[in-house]
Amino acid sequence: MSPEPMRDESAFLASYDPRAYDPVAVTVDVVALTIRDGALHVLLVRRGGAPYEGMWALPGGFVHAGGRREAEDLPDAAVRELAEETGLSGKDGALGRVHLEQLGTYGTPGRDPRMRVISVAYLAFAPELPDPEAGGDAADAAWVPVDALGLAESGDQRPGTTRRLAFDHARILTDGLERARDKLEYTPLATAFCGAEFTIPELRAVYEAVWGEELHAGNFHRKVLSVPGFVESTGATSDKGGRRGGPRPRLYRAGDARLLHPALLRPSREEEIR
Amino acid sequence: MSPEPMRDESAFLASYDPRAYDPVAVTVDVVALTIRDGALHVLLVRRGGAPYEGMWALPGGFVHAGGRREAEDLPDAAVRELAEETGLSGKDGALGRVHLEQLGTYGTPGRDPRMRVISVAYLAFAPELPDPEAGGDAADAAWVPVDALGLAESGDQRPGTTRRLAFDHARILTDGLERARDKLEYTPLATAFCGAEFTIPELRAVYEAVWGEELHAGNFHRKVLSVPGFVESTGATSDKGGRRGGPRPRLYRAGDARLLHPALLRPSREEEIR
DNA sequence: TGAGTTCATCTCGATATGAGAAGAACATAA
DNA sequence: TTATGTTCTTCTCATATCGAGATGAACTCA
Repeated sequence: MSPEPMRDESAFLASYDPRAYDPVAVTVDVVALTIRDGALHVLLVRRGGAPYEGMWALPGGFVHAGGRREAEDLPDAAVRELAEETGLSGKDGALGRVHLEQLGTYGTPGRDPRMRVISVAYLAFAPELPDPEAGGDAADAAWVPVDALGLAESGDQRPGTTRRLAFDHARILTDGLERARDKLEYTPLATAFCGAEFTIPELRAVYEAVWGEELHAGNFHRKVLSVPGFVESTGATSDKGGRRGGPRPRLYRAGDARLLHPALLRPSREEEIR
Repeated sequence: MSPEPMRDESAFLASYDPRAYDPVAVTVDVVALTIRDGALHVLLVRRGGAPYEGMWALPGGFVHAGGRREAEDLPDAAVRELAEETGLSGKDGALGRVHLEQLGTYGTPGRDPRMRVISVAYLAFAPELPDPEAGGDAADAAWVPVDALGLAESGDQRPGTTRRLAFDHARILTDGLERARDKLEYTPLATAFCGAEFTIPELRAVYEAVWGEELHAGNFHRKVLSVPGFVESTGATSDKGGRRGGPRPRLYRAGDARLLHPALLRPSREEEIR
């Protein structure tokens, strides 16, 4: 059950006093990922005010809970914050084709020095998007290569990293990356990083960027085509060859599968098993 | 980032006024699963007050946010609610061996008729536990067979189901069951439903209860023993044969693997793929 | 004692995987 | 234009895994 039970609903509403409750704030934070120049990038904003002023953080902010403003659902808040703080337009615009899913909720006491804050984190997969423009409370906004953030497996950032992340956002980002790596194995979400039409080598580049390791081109090709519903051929062929030569690859679009069966397991997970 | 930035932290704290913020409540709800008599059961409590008085619901309640009471972390709140509302003792007692993980957060406006409530759901896997005793706000508490709740894939309950769940708890439970089914494929968490020592047929019964289908005993046996770190032999043998005959099965305990590789894929997922 | 059940292991064909090879198509530099 | 190197795509082949069925021994219950 949810809040404490009352003898009668109208009695509760009449006696309602927000000060009687522990003050809590609910926010959304978004881990937005994309591929740029063959490398995995995350969308970050630079904080325009205290605390952590000047540091980089995940885009996010308050959920409109319904007091003064109209109540909004959590995924709507995630899209709104993404749009507000980056200048990217919402569902109908550049953010129309992004995949959005809930990542997890972070509420450890003290994670925000001001008050008790419960943050619902969302994970977004986007095809290559334009550079963001700072808006809302952000002093700056940019796509940042994930490798440049020096993230350790523990969720901490390694010493010497220039861009330190505010709050516990390094942990949230680490969790988001792990989720993304897993999702690529069992779901066709790698196609969410590509345009409407893409080639198998492009798709392979997505896997290599997210997993951080090179794949066997021949086996990858065979595998992608053998999994039912992963991709479907457009019949067309790319009008250019590879960047450094090679024949013109064929074009595909995302299929109707929601799960990859069998899965595309990544190599060298031996270390992670125990 | 989290709450709206302030120019200065002390200025913020001085000007702090809870009424200036949208009133939000944060709760935890727990989907606690176990196996009883070969069937998957979920822990439910009967509501002692409005709204949804008399209906069944997931155990849960307010997170102590830090106003009047000491601030508690979200997983601690989940364990506390589980203990309070069921009479089961906490980390050191009957709840000591349960696996607990975050399931997701539910915050759609209107999901609680009283006010805006954000509920962080947790998923618990437990070995066979004693019958719960109602406590806290609960009028009753019981392990209920999941099949008796008439859950559809949509998260709704089928008409004619006697035990209707309060709030959106049918959806939360449906999501929890789906998570449990997935987790059994890639992780050794099925052992969390067993005692410290168990037999391969017992483990198979867990998979059959959660997945709702019978497995090939021979292949299952081969598979469990071939996955590194899933189970390790105790050298001992059960002192009784099967319920309806058969030789005494050998005893095993959980191994040190965190991931099953290769995974134990469940049959007949064809329908779910698209 | 006999009938039926279950554990544990094995066999066999079908399928999936990793590693490598090869030919054709293309970009780039000489 | 030619030469060189890269890449796409399709093979091959040995190995590993999987589903389905069969078998014999061990056990419970009537």
